[in-house]
Amino acid sequence: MPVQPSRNPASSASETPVRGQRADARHNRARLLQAAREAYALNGTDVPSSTIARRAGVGAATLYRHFPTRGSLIAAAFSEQLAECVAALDEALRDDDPWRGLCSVLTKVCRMQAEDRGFSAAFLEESPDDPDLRRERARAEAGLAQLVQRAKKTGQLRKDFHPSDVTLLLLANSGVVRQSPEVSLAASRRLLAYFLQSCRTTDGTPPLPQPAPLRLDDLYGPPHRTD
Amino acid sequence: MPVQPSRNPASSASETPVRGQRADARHNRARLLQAAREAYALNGTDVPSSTIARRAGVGAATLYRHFPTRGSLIAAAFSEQLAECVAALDEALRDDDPWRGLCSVLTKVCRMQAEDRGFSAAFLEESPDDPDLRRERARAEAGLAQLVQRAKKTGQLRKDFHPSDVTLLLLANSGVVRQSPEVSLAASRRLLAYFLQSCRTTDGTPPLPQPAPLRLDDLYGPPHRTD
DNA sequence: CACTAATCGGATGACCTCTTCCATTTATGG
DNA sequence: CCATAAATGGAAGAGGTCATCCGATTAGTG
Repeated sequence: MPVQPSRNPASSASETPVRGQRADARHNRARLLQAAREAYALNGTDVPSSTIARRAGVGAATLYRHFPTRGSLIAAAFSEQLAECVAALDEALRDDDPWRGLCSVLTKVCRMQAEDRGFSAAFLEESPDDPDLRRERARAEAGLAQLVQRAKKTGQLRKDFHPSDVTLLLLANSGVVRQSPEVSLAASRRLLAYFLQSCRTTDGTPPLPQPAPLRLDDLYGPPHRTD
Repeated sequence: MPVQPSRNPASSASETPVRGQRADARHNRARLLQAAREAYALNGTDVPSSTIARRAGVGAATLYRHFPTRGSLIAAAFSEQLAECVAALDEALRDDDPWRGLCSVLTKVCRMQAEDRGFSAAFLEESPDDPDLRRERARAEAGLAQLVQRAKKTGQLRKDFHPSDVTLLLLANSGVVRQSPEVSLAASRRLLAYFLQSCRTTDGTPPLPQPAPLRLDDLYGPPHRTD
């Protein structure tokens, strides 16, 4: 009898963690994911698949059998980090102090973007139509809206803050992730500090311009292209 | 006798505006530049050269004779906009109110990035070693430093503002330029408003974290790549 | 130990973009 | 209107990535 399917409840469509595979297949899969994460972290996700395979010490066919498309490899490589983000949001929602929760989740995600260039890229590239991801995004959006509303209610967050401003911050933060991790980290921290300082309630600050109509979905690829 | 060389003083190395070319060559050059600007504005600079040529109604060879490399086309297409930026800085330096000058130059450049996705990309991609551009960048850096110092002196700009924070803003702003021009513009405006609000002098604001060691040169490509 | 089916890896094909080549066309001056 | 050199456009070469195929190998089982 093969290994029991292990009832993994968090098994997303993009990740097919372990099944009744042969031991070497499982092993190679893990090596591929690790090689992908390492390569992506340095220079973003535009790394040739052949490079990933070579670094993992396997052939191209092995890579494509485990991850049929380039996108599925990227999704699998960063599913842990995505889960971390979701967890950070859940934790923030459990915090008694909504402002502290908001700060901590934004700090966490910004740091993750700055430390891992691939994560930042994956965050922006990932397939907009994966149903699992769509659901997660919708949940995150709802959670953020709730957090924002609570922080306004306690008077710590300015009243004209809009949930889309979180998306705005994440997009802006992705822009500063272009140098070495050290520089990116310093830049990201400083950007976040500027941002949070403006979001915090202050008296007599002039009103902000209209919120940009950004949804979390807008993080994903430019739906633009009018040619 | 051929047309006099016209003593164009602002003739950068990257632009070879007009010389004793044949009339049709001049014409095609102009069509190419216009096609490039239009294509780049929509979706950034990663547009196949063949597309530019087709839209300009010329063959590939014509494109490559006028602009030997992909980069030279990009540089030529955006040299006007770069000059606009320099002019905006000069004007800001002439303003009696340094804070107003700083705001106006930042507003202008952010708007240009938001309105033209290609400009934003070109701003970040452009060859880091073109001597003309290096000189311009050095000059811009000096001008900005002066403007920043003056605005601090009048007490309008917070004392721990660092000139590299301008680079930080431009990088962050480039991150929000991913949607249609309308959305980008709204997002960019809002980001700038948040940023300026934090930069403005306020009492009792906690100090910012260390400035990121960003130079204007860092706008150009990731010098990272450790593989 | 031997058998079988899953797995592997390098070669290969399809595709795309950048750039060059060359026979043909066209502008320009006399 | 003609001669000539400049300019043109499409075809073709070079290089690189994605994805697939297939003979060889190896893990797992009795």
